[in-house]
Amino acid sequence: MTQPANAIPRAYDAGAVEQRLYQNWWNSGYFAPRIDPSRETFCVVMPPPNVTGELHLGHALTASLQDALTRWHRMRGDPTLWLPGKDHAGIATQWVVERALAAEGTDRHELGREVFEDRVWEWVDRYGNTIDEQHRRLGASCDWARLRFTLDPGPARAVRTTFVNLFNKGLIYRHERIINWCPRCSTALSDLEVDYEERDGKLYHIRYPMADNPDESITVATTRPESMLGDTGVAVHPEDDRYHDMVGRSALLPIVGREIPVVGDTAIEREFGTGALKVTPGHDVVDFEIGERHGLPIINVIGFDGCMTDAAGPRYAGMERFAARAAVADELDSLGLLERVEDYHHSVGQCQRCSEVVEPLISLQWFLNVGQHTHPDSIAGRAHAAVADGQIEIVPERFARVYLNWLENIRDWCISRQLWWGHRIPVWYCASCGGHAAHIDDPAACVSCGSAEIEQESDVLDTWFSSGLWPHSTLGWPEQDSQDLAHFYPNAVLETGYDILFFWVARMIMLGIENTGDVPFRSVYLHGMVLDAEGQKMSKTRGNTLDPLDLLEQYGTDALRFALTTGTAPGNNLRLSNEKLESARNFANKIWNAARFVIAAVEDRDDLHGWSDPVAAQHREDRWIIGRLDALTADVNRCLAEFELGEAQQKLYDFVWNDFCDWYIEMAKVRLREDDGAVAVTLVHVLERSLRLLHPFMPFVTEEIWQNLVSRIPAPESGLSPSIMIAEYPQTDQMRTAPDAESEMDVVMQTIRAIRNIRAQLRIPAAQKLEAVIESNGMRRVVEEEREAISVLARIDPLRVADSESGEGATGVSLVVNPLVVRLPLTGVVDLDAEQQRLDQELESTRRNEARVEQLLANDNFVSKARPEVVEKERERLRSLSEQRERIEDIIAHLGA
RNA sequence: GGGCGGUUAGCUCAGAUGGUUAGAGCGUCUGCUUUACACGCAGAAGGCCGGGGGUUCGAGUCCCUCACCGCCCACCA
Repeated sequence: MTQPANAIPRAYDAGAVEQRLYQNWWNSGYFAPRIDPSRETFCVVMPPPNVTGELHLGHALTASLQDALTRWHRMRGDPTLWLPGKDHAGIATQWVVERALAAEGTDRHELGREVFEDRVWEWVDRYGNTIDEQHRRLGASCDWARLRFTLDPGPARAVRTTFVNLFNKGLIYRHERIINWCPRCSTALSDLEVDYEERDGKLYHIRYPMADNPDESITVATTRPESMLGDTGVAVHPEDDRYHDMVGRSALLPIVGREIPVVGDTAIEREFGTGALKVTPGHDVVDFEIGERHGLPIINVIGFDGCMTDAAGPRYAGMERFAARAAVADELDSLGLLERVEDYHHSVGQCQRCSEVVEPLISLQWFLNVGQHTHPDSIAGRAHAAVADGQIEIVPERFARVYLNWLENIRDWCISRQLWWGHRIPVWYCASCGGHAAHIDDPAACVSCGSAEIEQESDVLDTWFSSGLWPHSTLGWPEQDSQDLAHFYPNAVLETGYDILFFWVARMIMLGIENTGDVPFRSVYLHGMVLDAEGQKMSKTRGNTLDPLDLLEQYGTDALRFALTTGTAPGNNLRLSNEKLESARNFANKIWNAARFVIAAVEDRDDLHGWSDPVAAQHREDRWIIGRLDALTADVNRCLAEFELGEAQQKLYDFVWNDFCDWYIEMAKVRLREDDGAVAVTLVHVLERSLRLLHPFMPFVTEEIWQNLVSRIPAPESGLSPSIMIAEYPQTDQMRTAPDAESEMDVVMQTIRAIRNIRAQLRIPAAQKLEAVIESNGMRRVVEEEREAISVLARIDPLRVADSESGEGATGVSLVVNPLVVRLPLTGVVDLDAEQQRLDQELESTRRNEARVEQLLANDNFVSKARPEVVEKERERLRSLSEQRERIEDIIAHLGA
């Protein structure tokens, strides 16, 4: 059988249409914002994925949400920009390239800094575009012409400008301080880049003899005995009676033989261990602070390479730190000073990137002084106020408290990294005068003494320093006359996962306000993590990752997007399963087939001109579906405005599948036989509008259908957009609600359901038509007009309509759908007893309901305190239930007569 | 130690401003090649909305409390 050339295929083939449509959109320039001064702009920046990145489901989720918001605003006519970008990702990228070098048998030190940087750039040029292409396959409607990389000249200048400003204000400073050090990555880390994990370890109790009386001793507890080589004190709580007479004296540090003072410090918890703490200011953050308070010296016994230093003494120098741990414990044991060792479960800090155990070390680093949140002019203070005062709204709201709490306990941010890949800190040191200064542009000579012997700082900045500028550095800042900055800053919304609230969102707020004086965005929308079907976090080591590219090939991009964003609330984690994906794919297919039906039904008709505004569609079914459509339109717009995308999609799903496909289309089939022009117009109207409502969520299937549809029907007078992507998003300026149509349709649908139900109960074959009489009881016109629909959908033939209780058909089955009574003369199928029993049950449940409502209305409190419309609703309900009950009673009375 | 989230049908989850008889997907059971769709249609079963207390005429929804699960933060030697 041959099909016409323009026939629409039976099943939706996502793969075949997606690339073509995306290319069309791109070529048409739809992704670029259209500036309209009369409208508020909408701008969202893509969280820049790492250049080393491959698209994972987290990216797919982010992109789906951002694209939906972007498409919605674009269709509303707002000047809309979704700005894509990529992050150089210092540690991660350097790590990847270093691994490649290792495979070649070389390393970065052998190559030297410049050659190494060239190698990384080569790598970026070669593989760095992968994720852009993957975003395109997702249908991301971002403006690729504005693609930014954190190392691009613009963003780089923003980084330098920011640094220099903060440096000149004295807020960026260089200081020797204890920091988190990753011996494998060989760099300092910020507090945030350390992950704490519970591990099984040992707690060693070590006896330190007193210097002035070796018979006396003080026992300390530690999980890291190797660090004792660097001890410079012992601390106890000043009010601890056990140690009262020891404070002020000295202990003799075993192995080393150093005299170290016993000090009193309130940071000590008396209940922990022995109540005495060995103080190692060089290798522990708390100890460092205690040391500062008591003027204890700092001794570094562990080096940057994770091995013991010369200061650890000849026996241990050069020994790897964990080997030294065992060796020190052994030596202490042999000295009889290791009192006991117990199993101990505690948390250990490890490098976020490589999982190496982090070593706290004293090191000269650059810090950003963010100040205290209580200081209104400090960086932290202003970032705090922005959220506390509501200039920035966080969705869901609960994360606002998390954010504020973090800022309330924030410490200075260590921003320097001992890496080669990144923004090199723009500070130059003068070999001649010893001074240093920060510069936006590379200086030729020392600003103080004019010497040309200057050298740039070798450290680079924390990657998050540059991504923290993203909402403005991508828009032209610090250029004063940047149009983009004027139009799109502040961004409307920042959408990302809650896991980088501190890393990224908080930094953007701090630095955005610092640089521009204005918040970087009005709203923050945080999504949850994508988990596997068992609720486990996806990870490569666990082997439970799903590749979004596989999924979109298998189910279609729209289905993947729909599955990722439906049935989930903001900030909540979501489990992705094959069932969910299948359900979404089925929905796409359902839309496709509904459209095939509509298109086939209306093709070649010449009476479709009013489809975009079907005023002639006055049949109750038309008014009903159009009313539902308007209610849906209002709901979807409201949900989108509140970032409830999952709910919006749920409502769309319900409307399309249930209201439109299951009821309206099925009823339309009947009217099409009678060549009712209004039904064709309404079919087109509802389908076309539904497609537009759905487009932000399922861009491909809706565009493909829409093009198929509009090419076969007359263009409306208002003109037709060339793409659904820039067609107007449906609004509800005038709601076409139809309460009478709604209630009448309710009775009709319930009647059909009741008949279908009894047919199934009585196991009457679907093919068998039943005859029936419907007593219309005041709804004659409705029943007459819906006679064919009821007849076809409930398989009734012939269907007669009577005015009121006629007593006809008293044998058989009587269904009461108030005010209607359906009489099915099923003599022989159902006997009198069975029918009596069924009616008794009906009566019983109706009475129960009636009694409950009666009771409610008898309650004076309810009647006087509930809103009038609620009371009226209950009154109406009681009336209806009473009628229903009376009708059933009447039928029972005449039963068998 | 502090904070947050979850607890709703067999499973996974929705339930805006408190208001009928609490919803969906998947699964289960019964029927259907009804020419848009078997990625489908029709029908059905299945819930003291974690326990307890409170506010209210009315609570899945608001307050208190307990339990279990999960997450985040913190300088738990």
